[in-house]
Amino acid sequence: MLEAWAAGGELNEVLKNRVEKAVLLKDAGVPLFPNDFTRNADVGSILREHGGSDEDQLAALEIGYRIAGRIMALRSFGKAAFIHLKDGGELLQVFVQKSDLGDEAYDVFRKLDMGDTVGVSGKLFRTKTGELTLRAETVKLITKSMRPLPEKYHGLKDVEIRYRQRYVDLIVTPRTAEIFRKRTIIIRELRRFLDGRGFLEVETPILQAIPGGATAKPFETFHNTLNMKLFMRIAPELYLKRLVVGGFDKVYEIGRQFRNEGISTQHNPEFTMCEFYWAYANYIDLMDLTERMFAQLAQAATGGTVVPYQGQEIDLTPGRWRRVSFRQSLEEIGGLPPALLDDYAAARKHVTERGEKVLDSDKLGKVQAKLFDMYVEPRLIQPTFVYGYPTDISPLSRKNDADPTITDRFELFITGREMANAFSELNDPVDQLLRFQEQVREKDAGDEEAHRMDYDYIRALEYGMPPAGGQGVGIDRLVMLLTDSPSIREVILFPLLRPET
RNA sequence: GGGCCGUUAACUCAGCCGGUAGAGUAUCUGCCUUUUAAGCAGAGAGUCGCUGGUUCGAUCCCAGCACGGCCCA
Repeated sequence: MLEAWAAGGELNEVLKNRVEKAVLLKDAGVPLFPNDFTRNADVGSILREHGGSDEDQLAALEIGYRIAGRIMALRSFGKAAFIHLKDGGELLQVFVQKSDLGDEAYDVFRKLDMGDTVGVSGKLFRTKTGELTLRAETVKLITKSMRPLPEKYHGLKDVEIRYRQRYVDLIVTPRTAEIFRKRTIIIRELRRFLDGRGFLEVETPILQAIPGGATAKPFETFHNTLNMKLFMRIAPELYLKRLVVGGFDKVYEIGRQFRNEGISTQHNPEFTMCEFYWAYANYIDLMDLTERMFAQLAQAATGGTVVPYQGQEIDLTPGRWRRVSFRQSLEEIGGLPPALLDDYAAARKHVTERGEKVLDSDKLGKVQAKLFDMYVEPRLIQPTFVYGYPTDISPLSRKNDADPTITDRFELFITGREMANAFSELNDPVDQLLRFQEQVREKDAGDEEAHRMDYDYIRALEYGMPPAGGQGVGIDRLVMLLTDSPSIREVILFPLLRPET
């Protein structure tokens, strides 16, 4: 099979050479993909144990190490060679000598390529230059690599290849692997944070007959045997609150959401959100909790609560976060005159003249939100809670007791981006029904993102949901912040791309 | 959806005024037993994203398309 592949005219020279070499090895009785090599150490543990050991200490070691890794560098001198093996993201140098291996084994070794995975046994020593190195007694091919790795000095620069062939990116770009390890650390710490406060992690449907809980266009799909149109969820919100009705007072879900919208440095059609609900708490409690949560995650990911982001310093230290009302933010940060904000026609004109689309069904709150997006959001670099959102763009939020035109809701902004959305939950079924009905009217008037009617959710509220605060945190954007990544695609392993041409 | 930019060897990139393409790495051959982007000598490697157009002649100019990036919506 290999021979046939090598003979086929499809391969470029480099690949052909590698395949031919593989054929030679195989014919010489060297298995290309054996699965019988056992390790007794990994590179990370060796570096931790002996990173500081001097030559005498290493010489006194009786241990013969058996390690495995991918050949990332190969400097050959004819009868000796240095290679760097990569294992678990860490590198260890290996020194291979003909006189140690024997002629036959050394000939096999010389046929190995960069990118191959090998198993090596031997003892540790330090080279002339002082580098901790394993002196190979045996070298065994474990996995033959048929494709050459990208150039070692410049690495893989082509972002398209980095995203499409993330496997290569992970091999050759240490920062990429680092970002995704941190992503896991952040999510693990988030679970620890919530679990430690008594929150219960649950899983709710991704396939939903009525996509709800957010203002967004859903993906449609279809269940064949049920002959039923289904949607990919845009938020877990309404299901999580059903669970609050059911008595799960503190509940959360970390999971993928799907929104049928454009792609940008801040949007991927599928993204990860953490939503949590906390009975007998309100949106003020959520602000306090959020400050502690983000600080703990920052600590876990970066070792501090002041994090660098694209040349700026973002201070996530609890107590230093700004809190400003939506209205105040428009006037003071956005510099917009009250006359404009309160005059629907004027505000709408202002917005449309600057290229924003406004539907006839859009109310004043929605137009104000567009003004907010234009003039306020980009300026909110340091963590800022903006609270008191208009009721007509907050159909699931509890109305403010003193001013029913606004809700007990906030959004969190950092680096000019929305990082979280939270509110005291609306638990009055009648109010909720009226809000849904209004949303349906907007949908009928052409707003594709308006919420849909969900009578079962109303029914759940009719049984009585305790007062609760609920919040959604965009995990991808949070990981961007904590890993100093400029694009969401840098923190998603396989971002959505058009098919390769 | 709009604007700008990019696409040349496996990778990173040059390529002037239009005359069918270069470098480094990688690969191959030879030499080389302490290297660190090892070194020295030599060799091979290309559908210049795709399709048209202009031209005696197009990687280069023009148009359309594809994919990607950034910005705007």
